[in-house]
Amino acid sequence: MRLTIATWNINSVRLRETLVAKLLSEKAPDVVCLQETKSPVDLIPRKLFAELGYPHMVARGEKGYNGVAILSRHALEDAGQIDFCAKGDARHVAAKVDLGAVSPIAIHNLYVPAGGDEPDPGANPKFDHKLKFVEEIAARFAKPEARSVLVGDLNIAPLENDVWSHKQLLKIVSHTPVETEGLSKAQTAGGWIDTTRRFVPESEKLYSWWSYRARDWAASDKGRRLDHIWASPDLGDGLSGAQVLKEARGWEKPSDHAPVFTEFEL
DNA sequence: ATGACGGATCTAATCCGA
Repeated sequence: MRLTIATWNINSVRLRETLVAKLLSEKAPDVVCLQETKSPVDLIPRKLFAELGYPHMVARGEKGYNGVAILSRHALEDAGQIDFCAKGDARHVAAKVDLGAVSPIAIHNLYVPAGGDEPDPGANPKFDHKLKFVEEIAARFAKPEARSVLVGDLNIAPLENDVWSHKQLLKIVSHTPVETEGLSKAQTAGGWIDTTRRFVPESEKLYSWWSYRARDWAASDKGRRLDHIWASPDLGDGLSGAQVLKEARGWEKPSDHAPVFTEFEL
C-alpha cells in the first residue's frame, strides 16, 4: 500500500487552519506532521480536519510557543513524548500509524530549537540548548525501531546545497559546522535515510524555508532546507518519492516554511 | 545587508523565529 507523509512548520495552526485544510484537500497526504502549532491542544481546529478526512490526531501543545501535532487518515496510537533537555516544552510527539493489512509505522515528530543569533554556546543559552537537543536526538535515535520515521523542523540545513550560499552561512545559526556535524552524526549513528535527498541529488539546491524578511522571497530565493523526513534503514526499499511543496510558500498569508513530502510503497 | 517581516501575548510593546 502507498503511504504519504508530510511535515510542515505551520507557524500557528489556528491562524493558518485554512492553509492546512488546503493541503489536506488538495494534496491528500495520509499523515501530516505539524510544528509550531503555537496552541494548546484543545484549541486546535481538529473538527475541521476531521471533516476533511483526518479524524485522528495526536498532539502536544503549550500557549504561544512550540507545539507539535500529527494528523492522519489512519488510526493513530499515541506513543508519548520525549522531554528533550528536560524543559517540559512541546517539541516532540510520537504515534503509531495503524495500516491494517500491513504492519504499523512509528512516527516521531520533532521541533528542534532555533538557537538564537550567536553561534556560541557559552555566550548564547539558546544555541547551547539547540546543541544539547541534537545530542539527545543522536543518543535516543541511535538504534531506530523497525518501520520508523523521524520528521520535523530540525532547524539545521546539513548539506552545502541545503542553503543558498554555503560560504556565507557558515557562521549563521542553522548551518554552522557544529550543528551540521551534530545532525549528521545523529543521522549516521542510526543509519537514518534522508528521504528527500534520495530523490533530489545533493548537487542540486533545495530549500524548505524562506525568510519573511525578503522583499520577494521567490525572486531572491535565499532559502534553507530545515525540514526533514528520515526513514529507518528497513524502510529504504519502500521509498517511492519525495518533494518540497514550494508553491505553498506562495499561498496567501503563508508560513515561512513549505511542506515536505515523502511517499512509501509498503 | 539575505533582510527589516510576522505571530502570540495580560492589546502594547516585547519576546521569539532562523
